Order: sequence, then C-alpha cells, then structure tokens
Amino acid sequence: MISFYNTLSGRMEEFVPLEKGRVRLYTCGPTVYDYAHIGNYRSFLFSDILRRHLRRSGFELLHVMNITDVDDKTIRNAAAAGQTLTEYTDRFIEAFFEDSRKLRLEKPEKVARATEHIPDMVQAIRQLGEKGFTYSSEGSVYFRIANFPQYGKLSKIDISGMRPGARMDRDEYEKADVRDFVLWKAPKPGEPSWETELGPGRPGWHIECSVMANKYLGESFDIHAGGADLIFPHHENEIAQSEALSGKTFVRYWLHCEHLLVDGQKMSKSTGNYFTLRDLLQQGHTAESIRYLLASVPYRKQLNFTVGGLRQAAQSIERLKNFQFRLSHTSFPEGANAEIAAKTTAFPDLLRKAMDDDLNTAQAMGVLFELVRAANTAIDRGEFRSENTQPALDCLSHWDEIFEVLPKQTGDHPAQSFATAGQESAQASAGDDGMGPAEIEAKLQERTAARRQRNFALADRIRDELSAAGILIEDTKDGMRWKRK
RNA sequence: GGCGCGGUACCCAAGUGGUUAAGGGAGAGGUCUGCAAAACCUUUAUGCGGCGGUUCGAAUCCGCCCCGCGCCUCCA
Repeated sequence: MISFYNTLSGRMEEFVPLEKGRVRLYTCGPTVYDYAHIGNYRSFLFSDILRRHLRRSGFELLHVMNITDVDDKTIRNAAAAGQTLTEYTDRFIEAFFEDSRKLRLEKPEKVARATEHIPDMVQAIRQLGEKGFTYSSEGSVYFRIANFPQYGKLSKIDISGMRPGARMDRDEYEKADVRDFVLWKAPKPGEPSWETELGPGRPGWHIECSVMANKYLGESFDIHAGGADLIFPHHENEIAQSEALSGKTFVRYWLHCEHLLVDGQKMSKSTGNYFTLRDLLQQGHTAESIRYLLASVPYRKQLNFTVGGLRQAAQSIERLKNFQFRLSHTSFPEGANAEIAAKTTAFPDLLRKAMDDDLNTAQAMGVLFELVRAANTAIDRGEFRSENTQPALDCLSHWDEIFEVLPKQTGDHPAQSFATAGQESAQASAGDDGMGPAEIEAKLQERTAARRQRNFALADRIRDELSAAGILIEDTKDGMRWKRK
C-alpha cells in the first residue's frame, strides 16, 4: 500500500488511482528564462523518484510536465538578449533537457509548452467567462475569486486579510479585488502577444497548467506535484480555474517538495544564493553525487545544501561501487549462504515498504547499506557463496532503478577498471590527464612485475605516478584494480 | 500576525507508544596488507530543543515555551 502526504488534506493518505493500474500525474516544470538551479532540480528529481516508484509498483504512467515559455522573465530576458521569445526559450529548454539527462531524470510521457496551447487557454478563459467567473478590465481578463467560495482550501490561507492596495502589481490595479488573478494579460508595447477572440495579449501564468492538465489528463486526475512555493498562489489558482470550469475535483493528491536551502536560506534566483548544475559539475562534482544528495533527504524535509554534503554523498556512492565491484570480480566458493540468501530475498520488500511510506528515501538507503554490510562481513569471513552473488547484484540494481547513481552492470566497462558513467559525465573520459587505458594497463603490469620481485620502491613509485595522474590503484586478492579519482 | 515544515550523536539522517534509538559520512583504536587502498570489527546519544502532563511504559500522544526555515508578492 502506497501512502502519500496530501497537502490538500494535510495528512497521510493511502494512494488509490482513479483508474486501476494507471496513474495520471502532472508536475510543474521549469520557466525557461535561465538555467535552472539545483533547488529547482530537487523538485524535478522528486518527481522522477515518484515516477520510478509508481512504475516499479506496477502502475502505467501518464505524466505531463509543463514548460513555461512565456512570462515576464522570459520576455524580459529575450528582449535583453535581442532574440525572439522562441529563439530564447528554445535554448533554455535544450539546456534543461541536457541537465535532466545528466541527472538521469526520466522524461515525462508528455512535455507541454505553454505557447503551443494558446488556443486551448483562450477557449478555457472564454468558458470561464460564460460561467461568470471572469471580468475584463483594460484589455485584461481576471478570475473573480468571490465567485469561487472554496478558494484557499489547498493553502489554508485566510485571504480575507488581503486588502486592496496592499501589494499590487502596477499593471493589475484595475482588479476588482486584489485576490483576483489575471487569466489574460493585455499587451504592452514591444511585447509578444497573440491575436485572439479575447483581444490581443498573452496568458497569465496559472491558466496554462489548468488547461494542459485538463487536455492531456482529463478534468480529474490523480497526482499533481511541485515545489512547496507553488502551493500559493499557483496551485490554489489552478484549482479555482479548473474546478470552476468542470465542477469536478481537479486533483486528488497534491504532493509538494520542500525547499533546498543554502546557508539556512532558501535557494533562489532573486537572492542570488544559487548553484546551477553546470556550476557544480565545473567544480568537479559528479552528477551522481548531486543526485544522491538530493535524493537522500526525504522530499518533505528542507535540505540544506553544502559542499560537505556532496562529499559525503560521493563517499557513500563509492562504498556502493566498491561493493558492486567486489561482487562482480571475486570468485566465491560454490553453494549458497542461507543467511545472505534470506537477506537478499527480503530486500525488495523492505525497499518497497520504505518507498511506499511517502517515498522514504532515507529509509530506502538504510535498507541497502544494511545488506551491503552483511554481505561484506560474510565475504570477509569467507562465508559468502557463489549463489549469493547474483541475488546481491540484483538488489543493487533494484535499488538503483530508483536512485540511479551506480554504474550499469552491463559488463561493458573495462574488466580492471571500475570507472563509472558518473566519472565520464563529470570529468570527461580517459584522455583528460593524458593517460589512456592502454597506458594505464602498461603501468600496472610494470608494477605487478616489480612487486613480484619485491621491488617495492619501484612499485610505490609507479603507484605515486599514477596517483598524480588521478589513477588510484588497489591490490586485491584477485589482482590489481584501478579507478579514476 | 496567519498558515505550514522542522529541531535525534562531530555532520547528514531514519524512527510517530513497548526488547540493546536504523543507516551514511567523519574521527579514534584494531584485523588484513610489503606499505597502502578496499573491507571487516570495536568505538562516538542512559538520551532524542526545554519544561510540565497522560501512561505500567514516550523521541513517539497532550499542553506551554524556545529556536530555525518556508509560504502569505514572481519563485521548484
């Protein structure tokens, strides 16, 4: 049984999709006015882990993610760059996809751009008008909250305290009530606008999500997820628009990811305390360690991002990779160890239980590491058997189907190296420090020969030399292995 | 002020009434090794922000208080 904390009810609820065996999911994607920062990616990664767990639980998925490619910031930055809106946003959409690939984020079944759904939005706004939920003022169309009594049910915000004149956008002073929000914005000189039956203009932010969700997922669907800062007003407004239009429950489970903090403060563009994925990769951190760190703290808890945390994450991955390598490169005595067999058999269930519990990723990690230690101990004691190997490797793969931080066990990496995909992405491949696999192999053989002759001075010199080139050597019972630092 | 999340060891963090408070990282000691590395073992919270209360029993429930962060305006 999968349970989620539902923002709407404020409590944990058993998850049951509307349609048996099928989950319809909508997540708020990026506004493509700049590179996304890793705070943004925390919430996209949260969606990714949600997806993966649902799929592994046997659900077929229909996941829609929007891309906001028209708003004040995209318009402003495109103008500053001297590009058309589309030229400008295309570039950052591509950057977003590239980052997503590096972070191993699965692509949603449908990625929907706001600008490709203008007619749908116009139609929805017209229908809202027919139902009496809108009014026009100076060429803009607004949603009249007074006509939607349930407004505030998601955020539990008492809107009665919001008074006209409090904090108002200059171009919105014609609103009848400050709580009202814009559906269609009248054009300003020099800004892109669309000629529609509503008059020229562009859509407000909130309407795109209501409309695209409705178009691809229907009037009612299962899960809507996003960052905690979207609860109000964005998701509240989506509910108002959608439910005013359909008269039905828009979304059944609302899931919100808490913020990434830097120095105890929310990471955000406006305060400037942010890192992009590019920044971090450039500093030599790996995409895997970033993914691990972001995934290691359950999504409903704020995560204070530090370089120290990233190092810890990298160390933890290292431990797993060492274990994986050890399993696949050691020959064990025949037979099976019953104790280990019991643990590997129990593992999928323990992992599933942890994830079923509102995606308790910290627990899921603990479950794996307990298995790792038990297996390592058995290996050290000589009690691990050959028939335990594959089940143990399968546990790693199962776990990694969610966390995606380990090298794939396809056997396509050099036998003597446990260099990983992660290092490829972060540090480019071999050539960087001028030493390719062949050259490394030669050095290793030279060192093996020296050791055989008990010429340890030479052996150590070779090891130091390789170390200076970023190659770490380990002598094991089954021979030498190496990896890039 | 309103709403929400959180305060568990040096750091990160699980644990929502009941045996010795998961797990990771870091440190210390040890085993193994030519030396390392990896791995393993031991070790680091009689205590879970504070004070009361409920209970046979609380990190876990209730009350009050202190502290941090977020939302209430664009924001993942």
